Amino acid sequence: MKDMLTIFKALSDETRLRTLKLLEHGELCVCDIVAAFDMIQPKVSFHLAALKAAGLVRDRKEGKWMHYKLDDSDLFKRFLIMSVMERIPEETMKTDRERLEGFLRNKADVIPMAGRCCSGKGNKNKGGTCR
Amino acid sequence: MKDMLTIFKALSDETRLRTLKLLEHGELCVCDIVAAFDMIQPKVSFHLAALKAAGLVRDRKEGKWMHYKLDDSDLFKRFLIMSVMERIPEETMKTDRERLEGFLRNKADVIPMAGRCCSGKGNKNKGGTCR
DNA sequence: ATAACATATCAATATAAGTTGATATGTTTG
DNA sequence: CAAACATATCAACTTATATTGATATGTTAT
Repeated sequence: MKDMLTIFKALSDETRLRTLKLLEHGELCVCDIVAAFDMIQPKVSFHLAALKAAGLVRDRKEGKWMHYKLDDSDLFKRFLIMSVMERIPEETMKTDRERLEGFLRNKADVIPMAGRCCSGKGNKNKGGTCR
Repeated sequence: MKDMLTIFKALSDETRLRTLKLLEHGELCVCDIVAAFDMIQPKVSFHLAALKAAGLVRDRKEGKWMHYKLDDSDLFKRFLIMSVMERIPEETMKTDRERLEGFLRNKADVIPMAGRCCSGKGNKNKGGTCR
């Protein structure tokens, strides 16, 4: 019962539902989500922690980046995540996706070798110290 | 998205999950639930209102009684309710079921014609004014 | 009509969850 | 090793939700 409550609580916040939807096409690091939502980083980390506690996402550390992806490793979670994907129209995510694409493109510019790279809010790392 | 949030919020409270489980075998009136959970009535009404707002229960007025039953009228709700049923062990509900049975038996004693009848908390209507 | 009753609703309060700025931790780069 | 960085965590604060006692509304029984 406690597990179920944790899962439903995790799902009862709009930021977290949108985070799941944002992760639909693959894993992202915290800074990607920060950029996509134009939110401050502690807020994003807080919501990711809730999703992780519920077992709805998994994280993976790679250098200084923490990557998050969906975890639909059982039928219950799979159905829930599927429902969320289906019930949030891509339309709703338009601006988020655009900010994300812009951010990722800039990353790729600065480090053409495809690596993942981030900066704080506002995408100010045109200097390109980041690799 | 808003609908989904309302549903998940409704499901992210233990009292409400237990209420759904209590309704598994058929409809009950507010006073039944009050007796089963040994809770004060405004609290039960508050949680029922949340479940109703989410469309997870339907209500039916009959005289002074308000009856609530599960509403699994679409696939999404059906799966959610099924999951709740499956994931709350009957063991967890033992005391609640016993209090409910005791309360219903007493009702039937006072009014043998099976009707539904209630009293306030503590089941003090042995006088039998209720019908 | 009056009394007993079932339920809803309200205002007050208590508790929980979300948000923010500041700071700490560990990582990579130069 | 120092600087820049990504993320986590904390304490203070804000907002949302739950709980309670009191009361209102409508129903049935006498």
